[in-house]
Amino acid sequence: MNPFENITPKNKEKLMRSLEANIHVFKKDMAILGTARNENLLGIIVYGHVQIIKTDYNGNVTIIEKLYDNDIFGNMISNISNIEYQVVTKEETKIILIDYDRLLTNLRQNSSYYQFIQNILKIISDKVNKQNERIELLTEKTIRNKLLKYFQILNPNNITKIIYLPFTYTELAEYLSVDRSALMREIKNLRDEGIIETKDKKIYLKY
Amino acid sequence: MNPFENITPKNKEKLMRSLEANIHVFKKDMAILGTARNENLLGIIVYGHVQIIKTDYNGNVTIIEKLYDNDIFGNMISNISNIEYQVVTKEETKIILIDYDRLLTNLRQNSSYYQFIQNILKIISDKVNKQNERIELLTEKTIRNKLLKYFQILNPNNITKIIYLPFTYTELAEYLSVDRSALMREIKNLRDEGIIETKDKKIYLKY
DNA sequence: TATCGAGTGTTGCAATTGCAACAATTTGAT
DNA sequence: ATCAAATTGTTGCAATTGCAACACTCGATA
Repeated sequence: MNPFENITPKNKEKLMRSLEANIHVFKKDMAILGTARNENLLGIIVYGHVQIIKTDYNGNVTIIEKLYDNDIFGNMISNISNIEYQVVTKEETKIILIDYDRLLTNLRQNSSYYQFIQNILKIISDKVNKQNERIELLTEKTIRNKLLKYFQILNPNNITKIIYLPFTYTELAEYLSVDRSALMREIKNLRDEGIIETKDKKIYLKY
Repeated sequence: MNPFENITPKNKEKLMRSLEANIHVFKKDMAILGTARNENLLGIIVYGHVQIIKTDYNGNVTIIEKLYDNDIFGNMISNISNIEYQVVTKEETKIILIDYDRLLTNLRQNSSYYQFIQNILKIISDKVNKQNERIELLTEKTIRNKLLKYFQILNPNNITKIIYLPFTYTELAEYLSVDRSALMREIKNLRDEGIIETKDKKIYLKY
């Protein structure tokens, strides 16, 4: 969802000015939020791709999140409460940076202001939902159960019998945190047992 | 964190009146948000214990979240975007219910209003962080790695060598989504290899 | 058109895990 | 102080999974 949903371009300009937003285009492999850590910033990705990464004291790097167009991040909003976290661009990325305190104590509100706050809240709550979904999958104990639950999530009320994977199988394995070859094997098992049929990224549920 | 942090009791009263908040005490095993689904509600738990559960079309029940004092939930805020979700009290629970649209279009703001919105945002972003933490653990492939990462999270910069488990081992196994006996076995292995020592819920890191 | 990289598909094997079952210990309520 | 319930601790065994290695397909691009 676009953080400026239901806000006209003109009002968006006005809003950005009143919030003293900074707009930057970062080249690939730049660290953002690296310096001004005492500021609380809200970042909005206009276009591009950034990763939130974490480096522990041993130097091991973990990718916490991958963010794309319209995603938001920031000390208060997402996962950068901590100095160990870094925000790094993985391609040219345009970012809007807003001082968080200013956002919440903006005195000269116009109607766009409420819409904006509402949008931000909506985006974060969507994120919570997405995360809950993934946790649901990750807590399943077998690859088979992960897959079946994943199909269920893509097809909540068992309405259609066809599922279009929004991932490559490689990405799906990463998302479910299982070995890719083990994932392929389990898909094969489901196919052999007549539980599903597959054609490229289409999956036909036979149950 | 308390959603009314930095708001005086008096201002809290005023705020609640201006937001037309409903305050209820629910008995154990009551379903909240079960009826008025077209309303977007924000719920704040004053005291008690509720679970967000999901029932699929087969009747299987999954516990999505367990919420306690000061936790918030709601259609927009957390995970109840969907009819399949239910909010059920597991003991006597006092809840504040606020109409979400009213919250975001509150025209007669006082200073508490901003503080309140800010607190809500803070609480949700803390939730996002907590979830990211758990996802980090769940994506580890072995029980050993889950444990070591968990110790790292409890002891971010390897400052102290003593960790106090905030869980029982049974709860920890559930949190990491592994079999309890397998967890105990792995802790024993770590102990046998001299990597940790344990005494009740204290764990001494020997590395 | 040739080549490269990414993704798909498959398999053997060893390691890890879940499950079941049980005993021992601790905790909390009366 | 006593009893029931919850938690901890342990083990054998079977099932599942990760890992490594390899072949194959497809699309982009030099």
